[in-house]
Order: sequence, then C-alpha cells, then structure tokens
Amino acid sequence: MRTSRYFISTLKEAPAEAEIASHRLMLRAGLVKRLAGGIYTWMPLGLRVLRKVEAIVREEMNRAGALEISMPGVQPAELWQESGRWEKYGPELLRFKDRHQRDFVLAPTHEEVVTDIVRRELRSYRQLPLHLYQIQTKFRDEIRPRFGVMRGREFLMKDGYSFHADYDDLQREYRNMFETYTRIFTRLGLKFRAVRADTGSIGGTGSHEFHVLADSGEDALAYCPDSDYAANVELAEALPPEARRAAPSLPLEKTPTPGKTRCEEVAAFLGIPVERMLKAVALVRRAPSAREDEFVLILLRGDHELNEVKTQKIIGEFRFARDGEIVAALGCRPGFIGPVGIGDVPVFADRSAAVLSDFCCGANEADHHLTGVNFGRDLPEPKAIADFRNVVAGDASPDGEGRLEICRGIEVGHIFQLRTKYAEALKCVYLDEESQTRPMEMGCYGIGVSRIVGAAIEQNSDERGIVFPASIAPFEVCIVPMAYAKNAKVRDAADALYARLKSAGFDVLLDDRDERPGVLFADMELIGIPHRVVVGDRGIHRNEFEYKGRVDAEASMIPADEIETFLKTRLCALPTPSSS
RNA sequence: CGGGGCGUAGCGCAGCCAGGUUAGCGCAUCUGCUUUGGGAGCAGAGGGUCGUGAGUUCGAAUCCCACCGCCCCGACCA
Repeated sequence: MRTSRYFISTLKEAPAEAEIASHRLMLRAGLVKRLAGGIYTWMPLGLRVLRKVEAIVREEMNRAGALEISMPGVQPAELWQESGRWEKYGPELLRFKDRHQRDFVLAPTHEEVVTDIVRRELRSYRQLPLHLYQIQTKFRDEIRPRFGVMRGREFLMKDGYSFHADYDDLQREYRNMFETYTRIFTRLGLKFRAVRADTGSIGGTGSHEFHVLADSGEDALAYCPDSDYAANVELAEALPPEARRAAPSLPLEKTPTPGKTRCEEVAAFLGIPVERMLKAVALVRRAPSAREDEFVLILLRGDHELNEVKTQKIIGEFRFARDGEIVAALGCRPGFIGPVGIGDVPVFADRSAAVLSDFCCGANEADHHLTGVNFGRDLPEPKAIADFRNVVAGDASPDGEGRLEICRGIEVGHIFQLRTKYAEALKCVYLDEESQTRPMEMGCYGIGVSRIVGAAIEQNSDERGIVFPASIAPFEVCIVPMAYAKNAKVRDAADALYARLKSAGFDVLLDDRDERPGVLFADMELIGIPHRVVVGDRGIHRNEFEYKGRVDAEASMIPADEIETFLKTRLCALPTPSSS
C-alpha cells in the first residue's frame, strides 16, 4: 500500500474527550472515529488491526475444532422470555419493536439463539460434542461507555458455545479452550494472565478470565508469585487470620476526633496503627423473605475494603445506605459510625475484623471515636463472621503456597462452564445410549475482539505513539523515502524496494507523500508500524538501507541485498509468551 | 439515576464575568514561491446555524429558561 492512495488521518492533538492513553492514541492515529457515545467507525487503518486480531482468533478457533457460524444480531423477544433473561438482563438489553409492534432485541450475546439451533438440530449423543462460534457485532447499552472501544456499546466479539453429553466432556473442551486462548493471546503478542473468575450473571460453575495486564485496567487481579494461583479480586478468598483474638487489656474510652472521618486520619490522629481500626459499612439489604429493606452494618478492619461481589453472595441483594438512613438508624452521620450501642441493627463481621481486640471505631457521635473496644465485653459478638473484604497484597494465597500480589488487568477473554442452565431453560436435550432424555452440558467462551485493539495499545505505547505487536500492526514494515517526489534516485530505489518486499510477502506500506521527513517519521511512529526502512541518498551511495525498529534507540545500516532476510528474521522474532 | 464541568471552523483553544461594528488565535486544508534526514518559512485563500429552541434587550457567542449532546465523579472509604 502507498500512503498517497491510502487514508491516513492523524492528529497532532488528541480530542479532549479521550482520557486514557489507548483512546487518545486511537483517535490521534485515526484508527477510529466516534459516531455516538460508545459507538465508533473503524477507519481503514484501524480496521486492518481489527481484522488481524480477528484472523488470529478465527484461525485458532478453527484449529481447536470449533465451527464458525453467523447468528442474527436482531432477535425476537420470545427466546429471551423463554430463557428468563427478557426480565433479568436489565436496561443493558436494547429492546425495540418492529412495524407490527412485535418485541425484538439487539443481541448482547447469543446463548438463546445458539441453544435454539442446537435443540432443533441435535437429537443424539452421537452428534455430540459440538462447538459453534461466531465473530460478530454485539450491542450492550452500557450505563457509562468509556475508554473508546474498550467499553463501547457496540463492539466486536468472538462468542463460542459448546454442547456435550456429559460433564467430563465439557471439562475436556474447557481445557481445550483454555489452551486455545493462551495460544491466541500469545500470538497477539500481549502480556496477559488467566485468572479464576466469578461466574456473574451468566451463571454456571467453572470460569476463567483472560486479562491483558495494564495499570489502567478496570479489574484488580490477585496472583501468587510462588504458585499458579490467580483470581479476580472479586473472587479471591481472604483466608481467616492465623492469629486468634487476644483478650481485652484496655478500658473502653471515648475520644474526641474532630473532623477525622477516614480510618487513616483517625489512626494517624490517635497514633495507633490503622490495622487496629474497625470500620463499619452501612448497607441496606433486600432480605429474601422480608418485605421491607433492612439496615445492616458490615465490620471491616480499617485498612480493608468491602468486596461487593462476596457481600452479595452472603447477605443477598443490597445497596449502600444513604446518609439520611444512616442518621435515622444510628443517630450519627457517616464518618463516626460504629457497632457499639446500636440496639438490634444486624452486624456482620469480616474474618479479620472479628479477631480484633482493643480496637478503635466510631462512637456514633459526631467528632468522637471509641478506643479499647472489645467484642463480647462492649458489644455483642457479630451475628455472622464471613469473608467480606478484598484481598490485599501480602495476604496468604488461598492455595496455601505463599503471599498474594495485586495487579490490574483489562478483561479480554472469558470462559465459562455453563453446565445445564440454558439447556434446561430452553429444553435443549438429547438421547443417550440408553434412550434416556438428558439436558446437554454447555460451555461458553468469549473474546472481546475490538477491546483487544484498545488493550494492546494500552499495553504498548510510548511518547511518540502506538507500538503495535507485529502480529496485529496495520502494516508490518514501512518504507520512508527521503524526498520521494523530488529525488528520482530515491524514488526508483524506494519503488524497487517496495516491489521486492511485496513480492517477498511482507505487509508493507510505502510512505510516498510529498511531505518533509519529520512528518513521515512522526506519522509512521504514531500509527505504530513496528519496522521502518529509510531510503535516502546516504544509503543508496553505499548500497545500504537504514533500518530502525519502532522501539530501537538507534538505526542500523543493512546491505541492500540482505534486506529481505534481515526483515524476515526480525518479524519471526516472536514475542515472548508471558502467560502465568 | 444523582452531582459537577463543558459545547465557538476538521482538531486544540480565546472571547462570555462587566451584552455594542465584518467572531478571533494555533494546528489542519487550498494556491503560489522558497525549503527538504525529525511535525518548515513567507504571502494569500477557503471554512462558523457560536449545540438546539424559546425569552430579556434597541442590540445576545455573552444574560435568563428549557432541551440535546459530550466528559468526569458518585452512591462506602466509617
């Protein structure tokens, strides 16, 4: 491709709407253009990247034995009502009516349709297993789209669904997909980590997420450097503390703590470690049986944070209490609330909070805290003790093999063992060897194809722009001629090199625009072409080309007749796999 | 949904508070000349419903109201 006949639309300044590096760079490099909130056009350059990611995903899925299909993006409401998700999915599901006033959805995922196909087409265990997948546009009406294509409303996703006669076979395919995903992200040249995950709203049992590691990631991941334990912090268990609760040794006292509302502030003010603080989080829960909302307190150690996913599993649906509700229940505004003297308000305690003694907590009186507080003596034992908190760095690994570390990641893949949840809801059954009707075991496997483009840039950029891994760069090599329009020798040499590289099979871009060299260099670097060959008088005289990798500090001179071999070597230098 | 901020040329912004001729600047675009190994210089040109609508006023980008869109934060941090 020649830039003179292509569509390069780079910007010197990023639009003000973009916050994180990948979003800014995608807009500056002109890979995508925003049409509406969370909805983007993929421009020629960006689409090349997207298609390369897609091709790798497709190749590996096919290699793994899955079969590609294409299901409709517009789906009738009936199927969603049958699975129960018409009600359950919530406002993220974009619904609309056709001219006959029939309800439809723009599909956010395809479990219903694929299960419908399989239940109509498959009858016998002899036809199983079957794995169908597609790479297709999805629509989810996100509350708050952000980060460009990373959390868009319309996005490209690979979704695969497998059907099995028994659980053993589902587990075999699940392992197969785990390995397939590992191959895919390795080929994409990304630093990633597979972690155990919460199964969330889709339900089912076993589940792993694949995360591209990046500080700006929306998910916190816990992993153990001494073992293979890795889990989303949403899920990672905080083990019970090794120490038991010590006996009380201090008297209960009330201390003024004017204006000190945060645990850290109170601890610093009173000169005690924050680990001796106890914080009370006020929640309102919708008890399964009760008709009315119930005000509850969750007790955590001062340096810990509430884990909302775990909490929901323990106490059911809840929301954070509003200031007014806190005042009504405890007679005090947030900042100085605590579990002492609060009558029959139910109190739950995190395991680490429950072993505290002689601790400090809010006094339920403005500008005051209590010190020397002890369970059993100054307040009742908690109603229940459980794991309510996020793990923190240094916590014992749940597999007993060492200590946890925390990093951040962008979720780009997710594999689930759905088991028979949808098969039962949609009566997707088969006949086994004994002519017995049984529901199929199902797995589902997603990859955020468009999100990968954003995640790859988030992980690979510098002050000059994008640094694409060669496997997904829009072009592998660019030729930058010095004064192409004016210098016939340079033009001839550049054209000849372009022809040579094309016939040698390189994905090459010749920047033949009549611009100053600085403009060409800056654009090629911004759009992230990994390999650059400069053609200029300097090299022509010595029969050499000047080569520079996108992240190289210095250029190097390569004899003209060795350039193909040299570039092949550079391109074959596969990225180091970095899964853990 | 709640709170805050912002909508002025393709992009980045000034002007608004203290309303007053033809609404400005940088980048980008077009023309000419010069320049040519790291985002050039000079000269000229094109491009605007000042987000939309309704008000106040002799007069509105500027003041008031409503709506729309975008961005950030939020429901806890005790």
